[in-house]
Amino acid sequence: MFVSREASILHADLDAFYASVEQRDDPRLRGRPVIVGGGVVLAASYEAKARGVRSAMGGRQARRLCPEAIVVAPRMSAYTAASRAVFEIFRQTTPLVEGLSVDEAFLDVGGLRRLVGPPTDIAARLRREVRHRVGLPITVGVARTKFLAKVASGVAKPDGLLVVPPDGELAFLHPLPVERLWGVGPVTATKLRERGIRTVGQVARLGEATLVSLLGAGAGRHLHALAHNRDPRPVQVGRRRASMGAQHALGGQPHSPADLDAVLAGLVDRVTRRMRAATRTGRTVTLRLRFADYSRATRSHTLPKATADTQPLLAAARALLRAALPEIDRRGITLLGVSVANLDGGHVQLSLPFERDPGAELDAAVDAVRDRFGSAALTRAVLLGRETGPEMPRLPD
DNA sequence: TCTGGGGTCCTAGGACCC
DNA sequence: TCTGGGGTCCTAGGACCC
Repeated sequence: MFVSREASILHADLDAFYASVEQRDDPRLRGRPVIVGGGVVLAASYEAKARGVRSAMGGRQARRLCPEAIVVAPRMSAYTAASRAVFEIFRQTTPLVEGLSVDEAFLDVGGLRRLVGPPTDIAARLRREVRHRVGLPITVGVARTKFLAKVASGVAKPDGLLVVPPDGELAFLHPLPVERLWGVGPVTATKLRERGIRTVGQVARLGEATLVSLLGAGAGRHLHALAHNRDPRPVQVGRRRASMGAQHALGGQPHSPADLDAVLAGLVDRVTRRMRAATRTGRTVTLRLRFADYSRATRSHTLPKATADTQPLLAAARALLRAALPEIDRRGITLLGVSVANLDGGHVQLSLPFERDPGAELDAAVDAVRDRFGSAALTRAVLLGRETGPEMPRLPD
């Protein structure tokens, strides 16, 4: 795979996104600690973060840490609108945009040097544009790989720009704490720390076999590659979400089966509405449970055909819930969730006329799938006749 | 630190097929 | 009666991310 020798991948990440939108829209909030969300912190402004407030923290604890914080209710529609406006600027910068969430994306600006300028200038202009046109602070990391661009933006936050030049990659990366690596969370960090490993450089010196024995094959190889800054993944345009879900936290008190069924029906209704609005269908229904001790479990069922209709998905969810009732009775329940996966049947189908050479059409379809969804998405290619045509043999690839 | 709501990716075992 | 190698799909759990 071709890997650019130039740092031309941008990771753009809005700072304290929800809180920044609130500060933008209400001048009284500017320069002051702002917490979005009451029961639990959805976002905290940098003034609140400086006092130790973190997202996902309980509201009570957050107010204890920062009593003068201004707590505001979330305004999802405002955040969605701001996100759209920012992604519009991303796409005006380059067609090669891969969104990661509402507030961050990778941009590949490698081909733009002659037309527009070097990546550093593009990144600086992107930040100005977002500030002027949407009124929000955004941090951009620039590097040769996606992974390193993301690390760079994390280091540069808030409201910063950091370029990692190709000849300075390991010097930048190796002194950082392991927690900066994408994919290292509390569990992995603890395992490494127990071995006295605190920096990325120490991970790099460890050797792949050691990491694999410590963390398992997948995580070990992944971490070894990142510590040596090996990340060949290209920026992928047009990725679509693979599942949609809804969940609801329940209080500690007991819940009757009828209560739970009503909650479940509401959740399935929410999800299927969103699926229909997005014209997606799905086959696999997963029931998500959290018990009184906060341990979690999932139960899933796969339907023969993908659908966005409430009725079959609710029926499947109900059957899963019924089967789980004895366990819920025993252990207590504090959260109920439903998600639908295998969206659109888990397949991507491209319809192309094949009046010409079917083999060439198939090759074109395969390339299109690979471009949009990555080679991992490509498990099978089938050529269908216009009406009822037979399946063609599997691709050799 | 006593915890919301939305996601992603990986692993592993078992059923089933040729 | 005991037994291969290769594969897919489904289910469940776990770690991680914003």
